[in-house]
Amino acid sequence: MSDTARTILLVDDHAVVREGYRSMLQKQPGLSVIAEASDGVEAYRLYKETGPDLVIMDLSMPGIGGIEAIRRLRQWDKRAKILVFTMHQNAAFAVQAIRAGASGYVTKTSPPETLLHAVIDALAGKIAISPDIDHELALSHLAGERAAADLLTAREFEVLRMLLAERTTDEIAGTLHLSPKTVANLHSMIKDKLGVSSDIELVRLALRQGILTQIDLGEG
Amino acid sequence: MSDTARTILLVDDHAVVREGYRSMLQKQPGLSVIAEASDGVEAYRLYKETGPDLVIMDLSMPGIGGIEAIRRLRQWDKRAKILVFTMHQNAAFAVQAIRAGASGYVTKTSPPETLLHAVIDALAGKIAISPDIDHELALSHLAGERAAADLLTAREFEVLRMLLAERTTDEIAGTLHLSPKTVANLHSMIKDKLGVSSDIELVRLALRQGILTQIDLGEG
DNA sequence: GGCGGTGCCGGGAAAATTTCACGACCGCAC
DNA sequence: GTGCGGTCGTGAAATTTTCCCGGCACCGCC
Repeated sequence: MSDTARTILLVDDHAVVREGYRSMLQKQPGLSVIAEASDGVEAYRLYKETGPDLVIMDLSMPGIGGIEAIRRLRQWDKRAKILVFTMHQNAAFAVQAIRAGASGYVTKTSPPETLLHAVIDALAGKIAISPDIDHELALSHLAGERAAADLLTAREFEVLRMLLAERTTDEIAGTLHLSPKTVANLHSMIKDKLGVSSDIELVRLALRQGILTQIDLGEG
Repeated sequence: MSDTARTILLVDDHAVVREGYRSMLQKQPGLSVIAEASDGVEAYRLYKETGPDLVIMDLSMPGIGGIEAIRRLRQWDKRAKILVFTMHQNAAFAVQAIRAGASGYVTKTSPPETLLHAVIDALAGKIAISPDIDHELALSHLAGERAAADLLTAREFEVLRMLLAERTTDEIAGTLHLSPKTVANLHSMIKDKLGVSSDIELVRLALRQGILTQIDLGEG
């Protein structure tokens, strides 16, 4: 194992960030970056092509997001090791990523040592969570803010996503073949269950929990 | 000018990104990174200390944001050259940055050549805008989506910010010493002027325009 | 000074929405 | 079968939102 370097696939839509990884990783002996992808689809293709020992992946990317990309990679190779390295200092994202099959979750604000440590841990089969996210996780538990997805029924969650993404109550009713009245009732029930009183709080909660990402906002 | 390298100050809260800049810039002869800062305050201190020829600055940072940091730097040194390099592919941010005194605006998704080109342009005193933002600017004009700040009166804008940040109509009325009725009327007028019909759309618009940043969302 | 335009503040009533209580259906577990 | 939870819809009350109004102050202009 000392003669053959461990191979790494970088996935990030920002060229400068990939350059940063590369620069940091090549200082470490025994690691070799063999490929780079800038979105989920390319990552999937290059993974199949190169079969790296580890994938370092960002979450926010155009097209299919990082979470979905993790899911697909793990579906194709059950033993794929994927380390999430992202700017989102958000426990909800970390939980989603780990559930999808990530081997670790490190924020970009972390010092280089933390990343290198996480890379080594991940390669050794361990789960690596950066300290700030550990802290976040503890906090969100203490605050009693349960994940919306756990609290709501499937139907309610679907309506919630549509409320956030789509437009009026009537349009949602049409799409879901429901009475506008029922959609309004669901809307009310959702706010009740999530403990918010206004739509503005609802959107903020959704953003915190990663149900709505700021990337979705562009096309209104 | 060929014997003395042009000096650069890097400002970004992500260590890996600074590493990426450094790696990319050192390939270019005649450029020298002399300092790095991870937030606005540190950037200000280091600028005064080192007096670089150019600052490369991210926008989203803890503490004082990038826009405010630009403003302060320019206040201290009217001729400071500041190149914004950010993930936000958002025309509104670009406009704010340029107004604050930035010499250019490049997105992190841009290829390395674009960054280098922008650096050279900025050092030469030119304004550099990356093509995707140019496109965004054109689009937002075509779509007729005017900046909220221009459309609203001072009072309306204040209420808008409070609606986004604060809580109920009554609380805002208390803080501003207004009748709840007036706040409700303002709220209605704001939505009318901005051309949205629901609070959810309002929040989305605010996020697009950078009135509310996702960083503000943490503490609810 | 007189006169329009605009922003600011709030009232009142109509209109729309939200909330609440209720009933019914369905699938599922016990 | 019975109970339970999720789903869907209705209607009526309560609240909020919207619309229209008048009053006030300020400003530029003739």
